[in-house]
Amino acid sequence: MDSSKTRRDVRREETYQAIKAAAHQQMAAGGTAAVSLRGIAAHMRMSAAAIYRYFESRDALITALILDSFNALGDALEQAHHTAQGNAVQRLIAVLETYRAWAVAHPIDFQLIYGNPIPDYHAPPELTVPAVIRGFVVIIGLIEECLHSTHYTPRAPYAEIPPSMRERLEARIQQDGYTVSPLALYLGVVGWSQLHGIIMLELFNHLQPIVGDSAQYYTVQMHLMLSAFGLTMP
Amino acid sequence: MDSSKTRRDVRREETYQAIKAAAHQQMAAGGTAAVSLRGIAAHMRMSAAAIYRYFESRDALITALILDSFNALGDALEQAHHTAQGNAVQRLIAVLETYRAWAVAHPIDFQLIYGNPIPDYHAPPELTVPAVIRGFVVIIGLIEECLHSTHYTPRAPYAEIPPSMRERLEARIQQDGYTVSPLALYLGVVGWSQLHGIIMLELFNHLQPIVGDSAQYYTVQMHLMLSAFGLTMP
DNA sequence: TGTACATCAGTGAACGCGCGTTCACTGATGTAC
DNA sequence: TGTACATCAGTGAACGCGCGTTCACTGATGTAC
Repeated sequence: MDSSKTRRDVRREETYQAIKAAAHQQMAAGGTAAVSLRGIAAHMRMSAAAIYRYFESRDALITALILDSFNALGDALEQAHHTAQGNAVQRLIAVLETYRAWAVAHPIDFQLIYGNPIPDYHAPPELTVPAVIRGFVVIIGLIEECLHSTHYTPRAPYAEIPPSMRERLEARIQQDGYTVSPLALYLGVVGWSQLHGIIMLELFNHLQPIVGDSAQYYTVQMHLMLSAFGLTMP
Repeated sequence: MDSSKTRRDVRREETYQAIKAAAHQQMAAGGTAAVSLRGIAAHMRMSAAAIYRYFESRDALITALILDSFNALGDALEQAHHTAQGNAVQRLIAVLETYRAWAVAHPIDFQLIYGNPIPDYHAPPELTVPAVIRGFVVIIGLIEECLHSTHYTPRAPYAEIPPSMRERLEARIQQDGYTVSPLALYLGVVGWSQLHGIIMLELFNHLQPIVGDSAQYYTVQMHLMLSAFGLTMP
């Protein structure tokens, strides 16, 4: 009944984390596809077989890394949400800045979430599909808040949802049990897809040759987008 | 002095293309990282060593595939440009639709251009950097044309370049010798990064669960964007 | 047109390598009395 | 606190595999006279 950890438990947890850290390091060096159990084992000065005490297989390791990434992004956004000061729009801006900052600071994790799938690895879909949503929920929640604030004045063409999409979005909200309006979800998707493009191009260095300071470019475009949505900038 | 091809030359060219096709097939099956000379050889019922008659190394093969992808995208955009009917705005729309259509029809090629780098492969940078630009030039050329047409009425906030970016863009134009105005380049980058996000999310199936028909979503968002730029829709 | 020679596409074996995974094992840590 | 036993982290060898690349070779195709 004692919840105290034995030395063994502590060490086990340490090793478990160390394996993931080593795997992450491999990815940082050679891309998300470059995970190898033998490589990790060598780096940790243990036998490759030992890793099977911690992960059932290479796939299980990768799944754990992907889930960690999802959670880290979710955590970062939620923390930004709670830390942010000011009115709803200012807080939304803070969270969206965090989104990019996190992607740039953790390119490997961002790729695990949004990049090419890893060859020969197939994620259990029941785990990752809801995980994509988690960070997203923070953002659309904040957008919803903005829409109810005094800083929102509906502005064409983003004052309403394109008719072709309305039904689908409403269904999605019902199905997933979001507590947001369809318009907030719509603006969330629009914003997400716009900003995603900037981040992806930045991550692979396609944007910098043209715009130079991509952080600034992101900030400027984000502000333009939000004011197009009808949100008054502070 | 005869420019006629011998049987040997013809067969060589066929085999050269067949190797690339087989490599492409491998990528389609297992992602861009899944190219293996032995695998290709097996698929072609030849020995792995024979491939070295055609490519100096695995890296050289991949470089050829990447260049092919760049050229294919460039060709597709240029052909769309020449085929398109109507005024400048209509033609720009046609080209931008082609951009997405090509990406969706050739996801592997699109990933070779814009996706994760391939592990252990390093592209010779002098080849790929200008190649990214080629397709882009078609688009900014058309935007320039739009700006000079009667279908353009400057519209805030896209009527002018954010001051922080102006200098950089002008330098870029000078340096690369583009024959477009800084504003066209700016709108090109903005449009590119926005649409890129949609395409990337669609390619990895992140968008469809929310918006359903992603082709339609793309079309709608593209039209909204262009009219925000001040271009009159037909 | 026929012959001698040069070219070169393709072969098959070999190299050294790293991979994921399994298995019977050892020895340190933890538990029950 | 001390002892007997159970747990389990980690080992080391082995499995069968596929990889990129090299090398000396064969034999078909092309060229020059």
